[in-house]
Amino acid sequence: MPELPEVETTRRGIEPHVIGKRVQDVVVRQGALRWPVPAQLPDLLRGTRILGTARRGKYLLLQTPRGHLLIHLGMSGSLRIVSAADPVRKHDHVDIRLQGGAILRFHDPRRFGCLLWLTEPPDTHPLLAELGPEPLSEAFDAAYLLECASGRKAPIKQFIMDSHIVVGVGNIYANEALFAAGIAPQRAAGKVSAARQEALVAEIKAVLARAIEVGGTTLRDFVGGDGKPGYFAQSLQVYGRGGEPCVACGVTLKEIRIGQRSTVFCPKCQR
DNA sequence: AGTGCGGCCTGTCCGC
DNA sequence: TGCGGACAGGCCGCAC
Repeated sequence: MPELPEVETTRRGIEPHVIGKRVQDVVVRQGALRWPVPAQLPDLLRGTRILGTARRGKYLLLQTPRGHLLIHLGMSGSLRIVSAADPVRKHDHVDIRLQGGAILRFHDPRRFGCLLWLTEPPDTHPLLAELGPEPLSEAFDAAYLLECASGRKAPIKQFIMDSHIVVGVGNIYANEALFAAGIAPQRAAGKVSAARQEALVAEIKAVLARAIEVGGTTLRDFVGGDGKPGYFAQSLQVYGRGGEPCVACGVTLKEIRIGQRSTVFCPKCQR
């Protein structure tokens, strides 16, 4: 499940290998992703040069003079640099072959990811235009969250996972940040005190920044490695620990479902 | 406008 | 041991 830190780690991992490179060819083995891979994608990319990479939320962008390739890794996607000698495995859906022999390979067993071609400025594309601020930017602060949350009845956990409010807070980090901020996940967003919202903003930033740092240490794995995500390396306080004791107080962690998502919290530490 | 939920997929795990 | 079924999950897009 690539969350924002893993997407950023992926971006940093592939960038030095793709920047300035010309696309030799594109091979689409399986185009039925969340949305169909544009049939013209090989023609659109062939011969063009990749100018750079960018990330918006969990979306990756490859910039070219002709347009942008928008990539989402969905739940099970990965993007790695391989060589022509690397055998094609099951679920290796798209290869972008670059000048010099390197291949940018998109792998996604569940096919919740996507590759789309944008000719308009990315910020104006429907998938990106309505997104909230980046969690690690200054635009995401306590005053902003407080204003957004005012009067909202949705559970705070669902609220911070809403990409229109803030991007990149997936289920794992929502659980972790709420625990760290001492907020019960089912509490209505509008009923979380200003002080706790401030703590929540700080914890979201902290947990994401820490995971990106950890991801950075696994960057070498992006070339020829297995592409294992770095963020699993970080110890999780609540996620996946339902029924086990709270690391802070020892009370049994509760597991419930909020918005069809598994939610773990400490009934004593989180109010 | 805000909220709730169905659907897309396949690997993994559980119980029989 | 093999097999079917439940489950996991990001996020769009629709219905209310």
